[in-house]
Amino acid sequence: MYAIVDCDNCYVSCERVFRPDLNGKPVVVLSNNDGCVVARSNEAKALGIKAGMPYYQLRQQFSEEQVVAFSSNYELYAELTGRVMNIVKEAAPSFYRYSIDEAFCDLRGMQNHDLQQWGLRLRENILVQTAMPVSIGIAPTKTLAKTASHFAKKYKGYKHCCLIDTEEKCNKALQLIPVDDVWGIGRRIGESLKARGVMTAWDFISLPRDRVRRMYNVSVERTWKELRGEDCIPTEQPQPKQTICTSRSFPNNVKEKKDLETSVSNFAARCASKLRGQHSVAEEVTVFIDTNRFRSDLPQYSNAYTQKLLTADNSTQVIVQTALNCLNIIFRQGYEYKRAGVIVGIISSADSIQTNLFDYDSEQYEKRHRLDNALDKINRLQGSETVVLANQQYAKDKKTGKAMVFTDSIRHDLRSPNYTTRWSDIPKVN
DNA sequence: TCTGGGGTCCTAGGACCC
DNA sequence: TCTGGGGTCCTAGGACCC
Repeated sequence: MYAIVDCDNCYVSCERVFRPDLNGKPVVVLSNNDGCVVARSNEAKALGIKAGMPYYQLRQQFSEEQVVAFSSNYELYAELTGRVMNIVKEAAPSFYRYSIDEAFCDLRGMQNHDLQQWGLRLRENILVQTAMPVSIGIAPTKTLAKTASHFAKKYKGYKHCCLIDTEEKCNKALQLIPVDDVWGIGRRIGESLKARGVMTAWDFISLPRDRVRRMYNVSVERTWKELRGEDCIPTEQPQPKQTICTSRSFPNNVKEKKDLETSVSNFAARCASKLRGQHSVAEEVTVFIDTNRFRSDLPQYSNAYTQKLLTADNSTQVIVQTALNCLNIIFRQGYEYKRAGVIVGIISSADSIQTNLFDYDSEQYEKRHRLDNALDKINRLQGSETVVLANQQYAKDKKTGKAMVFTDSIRHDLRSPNYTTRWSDIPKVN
């Protein structure tokens, strides 16, 4: 059996941990730059607020209906979900973190346990120790466990823990869940199935297997098998990433090449740092830039360029320099840019670098490596972006006169304090 | 005026090989 | 008038996930 443990409305719940006055009230969390709604409390969902809706279109409604909005605060969410995950890890024989707010547990060896009780106790423990509400689905396959968690969230009677352990319960669940709510069936295939009259998961598994395979692909076929109780999605231990991307939308349109260079330098430096974080090197660097696709009144341009490195690398200097070369090739004057990003690819372990016959200078390589290590250490101990390359800094902040760094350049007017990680953030209480 | 940021896997088609 | 048959590798695009 597998269990999926999933934080309810994760980001909203994180905000509520330190704002219990907001329990029972409509709350949303916004994307970077306070752009779109990315998380909603149940009360916000009930008001018809959809995920992905732009904030500026909702302002009026929010003030009328007293919806509380937060800018996203990933430092806080990472910290709180980490605490939840530690408790899950202790409670299960084997544990695999699937995303920021979800973990799968393999319950092999717990045949003699009352799994319903196990789940209810785990939820209670997490709630008491972290104030984070979770839902738990338990079933013979991961897809069925996801289905169970759908019911655990939806119906109060389950008390946030739903166990599917008999054929009867399974059939009932499959008959009740709409096919496009099944894990692995997205919008496109959901629409296509519904157009064929396949409305529920039960309808879906009633289709012949080879027909599913022919109409779609092996992934959809695997979902079909999983829903019929065949365990076929392997539990992967987290692998090093094959591509690493850092990209942002800008709060305002960017026209000047110099400003774009600053941003791209920051994205590239982030990518290099993420590479070092997973002990990897990359062989290629891609830069992309886009104008604002919503502004049909402005000329549109988007482009990307990929440059290969002669020797795989993870040094900030090398990745930044390569990214700036790429930007130089695709940049066109006269457009208003809204988004840019850097992707590093062809990733391998930093332990076994294939050196290059022509340009490889081991002394320089070592020097850069030592410098990066030193910077990483300072930034780890003193806070990220304590020391950066000169060309990573934005112009001075008009109010404070201080040079702005990457994290300052994103709008987050409604950000909550980093209660758990920065003392200076915590509001004074009388 | 204001619309997010990451990832993975699969497949079809083209280029190339003999 | 007639013009083969088998592979592999790479890439772009589309689907999915959170």
